[in-house]
Amino acid sequence: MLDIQKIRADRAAVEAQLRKRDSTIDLAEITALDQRRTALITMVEELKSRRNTGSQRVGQLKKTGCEQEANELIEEMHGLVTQITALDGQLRDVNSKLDHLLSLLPNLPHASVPVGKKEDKIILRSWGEPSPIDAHYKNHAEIGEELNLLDFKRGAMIAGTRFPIYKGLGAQLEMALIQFMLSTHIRNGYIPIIPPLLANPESFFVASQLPKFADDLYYCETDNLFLTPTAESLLVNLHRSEILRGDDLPLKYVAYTPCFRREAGTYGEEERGLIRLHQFNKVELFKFTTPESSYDELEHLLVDAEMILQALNIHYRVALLPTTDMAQQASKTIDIEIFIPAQGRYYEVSSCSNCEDFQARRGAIRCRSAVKDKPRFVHTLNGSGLATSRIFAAILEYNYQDGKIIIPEVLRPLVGTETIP
RNA sequence: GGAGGGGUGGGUGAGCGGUCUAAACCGCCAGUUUGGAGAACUGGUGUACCUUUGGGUACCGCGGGUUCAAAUCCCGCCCCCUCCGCCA
Repeated sequence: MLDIQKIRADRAAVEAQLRKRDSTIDLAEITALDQRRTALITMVEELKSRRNTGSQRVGQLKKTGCEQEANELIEEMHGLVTQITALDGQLRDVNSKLDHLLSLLPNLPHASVPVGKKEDKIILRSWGEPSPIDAHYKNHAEIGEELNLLDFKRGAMIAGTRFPIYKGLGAQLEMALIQFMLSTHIRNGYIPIIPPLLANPESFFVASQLPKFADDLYYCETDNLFLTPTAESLLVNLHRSEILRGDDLPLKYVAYTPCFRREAGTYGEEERGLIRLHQFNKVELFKFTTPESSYDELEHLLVDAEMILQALNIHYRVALLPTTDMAQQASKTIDIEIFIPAQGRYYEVSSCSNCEDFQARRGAIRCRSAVKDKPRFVHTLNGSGLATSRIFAAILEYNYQDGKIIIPEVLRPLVGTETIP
């Protein structure tokens, strides 16, 4: 949610910033509603002030036994009350329209974010050796089925397409990845959290998944709960409506959760196997920070995520996303991508974002450095650390030799074997 | 799911239709005092919005309603506690 005061103060500047993300954005209606809102508040509060004074008079009169005068005053005040009721109704309408329109706007992009479309992203750096392009890599889905690590057919039977089953050493490898990531992040000072996997609409509103992106979510109508598409949506609500102590910041959390995404729409052949799923596993990093430190913390978050891939010895590159490719709540997003050889392209395994005060404003998450300071909105940051399924795929495709998979060294104690089979 | 009890400011907790500003205690902040600290004493101590200084409005779990007037009465919902039922 943007600060309405900011729009009020310099509408043209805000509009120009937002149009870098979506050229159709127009703040005219919001500005008009905001002015109407202020006018209504001024009027209705004046009337309420008079009503309150009158009500007190009535009380005094009744106490002193002036029944007659009291009744006359009550009679007089009926008109006032009618006006208040009418204006309150209008105010409510204006407020809900204004809130709705505001809730659809994206965050202001950070100055360092390139303006443009998907393909305008900037590759900041890469790590490790890119795979030789001419090599004949077997697709991870084939390898997984051949070695009895993955079962797509039975997954489809039980739930549907894009719900794979991990089996035997496949399940162990997946669990080892999760375990390795969790323990690494915990060692780096992140507090582990096991959150609910379903959450109410308010929570997804704070995350800014709702109202705009409801179609991506699985929904349990009977209970009015949504399945989480990412732990970000859950963790951001951890301190909803709180005023945090400045000394406690940054607060760093890590959570492993399955993630559920409807992925409505069709996807190409190249996204077979584990690349795009309705349910996948992800270790998520989340931070609550002061406004001053959030961009430094974003860099640290990114490094924390990168360390995992370095430990697994997987080549990756880091990309700064352009304005039109970021999630609504993000001010700046940096992706980590790994190369999937059989598909011949890079895929995102982590998306690290600074949402500044966008989510904090929605969730009234504030901080106060000193007792006398006014509360300020915190900045929230999130990043995968990391999503496992594409890494699982990469491990299979890179490390498959002579019918065997060589397990990365750091995972061996957790999987309990050096090779599969 | 059923029955009963309850949700009040940072904490404990009073108030249950009308002394504007929610009592009291604890905590916290400032001052006095002290060599310094503690204790004691004095004063202060929520958030948001509107506003021309001054001030005003709203908020006692959330949302409606009744009334000139609601923390207080009525309706719906959420959450917590106790018991019963079901269940890993």
